[in-house]
Amino acid sequence: MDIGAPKFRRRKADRPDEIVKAALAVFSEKGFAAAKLDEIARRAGVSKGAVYLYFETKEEIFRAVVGLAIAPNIAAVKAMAAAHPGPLADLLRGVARHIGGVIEATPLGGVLKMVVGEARNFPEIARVWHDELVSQALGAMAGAIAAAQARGEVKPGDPRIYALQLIAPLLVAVLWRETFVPVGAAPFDLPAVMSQHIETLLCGLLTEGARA
Amino acid sequence: MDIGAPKFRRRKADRPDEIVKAALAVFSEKGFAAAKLDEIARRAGVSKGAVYLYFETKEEIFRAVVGLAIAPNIAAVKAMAAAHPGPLADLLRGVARHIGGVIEATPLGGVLKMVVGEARNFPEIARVWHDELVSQALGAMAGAIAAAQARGEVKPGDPRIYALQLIAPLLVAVLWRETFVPVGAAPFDLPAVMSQHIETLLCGLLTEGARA
Amino acid sequence: MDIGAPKFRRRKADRPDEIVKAALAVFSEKGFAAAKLDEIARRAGVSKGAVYLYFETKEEIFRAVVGLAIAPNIAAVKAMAAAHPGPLADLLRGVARHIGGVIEATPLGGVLKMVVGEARNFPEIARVWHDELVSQALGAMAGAIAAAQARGEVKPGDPRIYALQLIAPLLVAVLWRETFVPVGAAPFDLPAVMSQHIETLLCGLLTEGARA
Amino acid sequence: MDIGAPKFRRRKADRPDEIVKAALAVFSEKGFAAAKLDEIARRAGVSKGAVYLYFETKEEIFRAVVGLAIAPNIAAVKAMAAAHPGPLADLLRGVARHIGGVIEATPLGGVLKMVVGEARNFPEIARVWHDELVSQALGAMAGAIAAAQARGEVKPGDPRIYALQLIAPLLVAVLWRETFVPVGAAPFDLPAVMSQHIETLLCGLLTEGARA
DNA sequence: CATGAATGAGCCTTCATTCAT
DNA sequence: TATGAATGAAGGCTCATTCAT
Repeated sequence: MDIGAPKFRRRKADRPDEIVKAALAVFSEKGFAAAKLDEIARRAGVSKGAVYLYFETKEEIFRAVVGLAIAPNIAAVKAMAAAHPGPLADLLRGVARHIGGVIEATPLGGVLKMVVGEARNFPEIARVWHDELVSQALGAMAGAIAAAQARGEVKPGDPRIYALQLIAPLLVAVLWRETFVPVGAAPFDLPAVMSQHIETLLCGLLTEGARA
Repeated sequence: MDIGAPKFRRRKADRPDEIVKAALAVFSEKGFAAAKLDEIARRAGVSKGAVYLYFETKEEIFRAVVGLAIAPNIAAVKAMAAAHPGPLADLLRGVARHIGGVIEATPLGGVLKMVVGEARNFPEIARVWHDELVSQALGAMAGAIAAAQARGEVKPGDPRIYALQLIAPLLVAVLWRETFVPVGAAPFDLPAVMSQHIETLLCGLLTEGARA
Repeated sequence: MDIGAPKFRRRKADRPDEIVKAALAVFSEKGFAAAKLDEIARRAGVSKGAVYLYFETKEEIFRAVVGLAIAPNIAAVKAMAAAHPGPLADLLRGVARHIGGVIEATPLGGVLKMVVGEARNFPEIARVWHDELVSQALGAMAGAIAAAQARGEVKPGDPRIYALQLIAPLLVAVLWRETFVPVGAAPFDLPAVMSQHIETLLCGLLTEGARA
Repeated sequence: MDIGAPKFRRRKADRPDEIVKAALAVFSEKGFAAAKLDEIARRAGVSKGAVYLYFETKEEIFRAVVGLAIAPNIAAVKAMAAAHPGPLADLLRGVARHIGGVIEATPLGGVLKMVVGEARNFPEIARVWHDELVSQALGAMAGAIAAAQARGEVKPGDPRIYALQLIAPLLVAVLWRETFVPVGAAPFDLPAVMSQHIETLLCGLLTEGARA
């Protein structure tokens, strides 16, 4: 019935990436347990058996998917941690723009959903995400805010909570997009959310002296 | 043939509730697909067969769990929607305190995680949550904010985004608790988050005239 | 199409035995790897799933099958080891008759084939069989023969080899039955083999003085 | 464009033999079903695909392995069948020495294990082994023994059982080596077994007149 | 009503076999 | 010829669901 595409494509080097990409989509849609290898293989354009040429188990694919989203972001966090000592407002605007850009352009939103959803089933994954990425980023931002407090730029208050306040709307907007937009909810415009949020928050965050 | 003390048997009318409660815990930990009926039954203190006396399928239990968390909150949302026209600051502080209390005292956090995680597998659930609860609450808050803007109390800006900004840190703090605290992350103190956030945000939200 | 036997039989206590019995037959015919759980279940008269109510894995079933054949024979070996100090000829005739009877009446032949065939795949099983059964039995017989040598009843020679000589024809006859009889070979009559062998061997084994 | 020294490539004519040799080792260790073509190919030093240039299926390899061990032994059996009519003792000693030598020097022991283990899965193989080798050898020996009985050299008794008695210890010693020695059992010295056995057995076998 | 043994469809994983290169 | 990536049927195992008791 089906004249068929060529059966063999012989592209060993490309396969793992294709599979991980397909797996990301399926895991992010279905969650780990409900994701079927058949579907991952089909979306990657290979047979079920081929997946096992590159990954030992379904779990290993999952780890690869989650890990793939960590590595490229660690550098960004480090850069942020070593940020220039200029006025906090500039730093926060820069960070927000960067994070917003990453979340818009990459599948980080889906991965985030996976990490949250499977944290109890794969605690090490949650741990790695926390230790290597989330906690680092939060700590770096809290550190910058604490430094600004020491300079008299920022009002008293828990700097870690300030950091949380700063990124929370972005994360929620992403989860909103993943969760409710597909069933008809009005989407949030991420850049608009971020800029309105930053300006509002800064206004309440900065001391009068710092509002140059 | 008196066999002694009467066995203490919970009334059958309580069973469905106990099952739903147990199911909530298991679904919230494992997600829908990875949750096992064996475990739900065990935690509810009944046999696996008994579960099927009250629910037709695993999916129905899931719907009951999610639905159970919606009903009691709808009233609160309606009350909020009909809120008194006093100064916005008072309203927001009240709302925040209420939501914070609910999230601390009820398993709403776990249900939220479930809804987010299973939205693609159960779109109608996401739809119900959105239409009956989340969107209502967001709309009510946005309405109150828009009204305050009309009164000149609040600066210009998208009121729906303002509403998002307002509740986002709370939601993220809850997901943080569910996701990263079990693997060793420092928890956030929810009341502290909420009060610091409200005060910071109000400061940037209100016009100078409204900061009496 | 099928009016069908009753689906549920509710005989928890009987099941493991029935399954092990069916598994013995299938493993002994096919070997471990070629045996299919479907067939074991079918022959046991249960569904595939039911097997897993009583055994964790296929391997565990295999171990149960092999183990089942060890236990009841250990006692016999111990009895032999503590044998009466009468003339060796009587002892050997008794032992031979006993072993012959066991091999005729029990599936020991099939288990033996399994142990030999899977020794490399399941070394612990081979080890248990050796340590607990085969080596004990051989040692006990060798001991009895050595004692008889000390009494001047038996000619010089390695008593362990004498023991091997004694039982070998029986074992080979059993393997013959399992291997070649099903494809048309003439069977050996086990009792005849054993009695002719014992008499022949004793004649060459005993010293002239002992041939009363 | 001289790339240097010529690659040392085994001639293609040798390949089938190398594959069969590797297959013999793997089949003998694992049994037919548990043997993997990957491993056979690797041990033969060829790719998995190359195996299929010489053999159609795994089964065909198996048949080749088993067949290979038959052919060279058939001649020996024929020679034995046509044996000189000298004293039986000499003949038996010669036969035993010959068989012992073959079993020590060739992998016949492993093949024997395979034939026994897979007889039910491959009845034709068992049949061929029986018809062409085992039954012939046994018949030849039984014939020689019957002739000796006719000459008054050997006591009455079933000559086929006498033949079985004669070779059984050797076979069992081989299976012992394959099965229990790898898990720590004390090995049997095959020549010692054979010579002690022959002398013991002859003593009980021969009539007084023949014990010159 | 309640139990839990039993069922069987479904999924992950393996591996003999194929075929483009 | 030779390779080894790719295939897909098959098998071990799980678990939602059923039903005799």
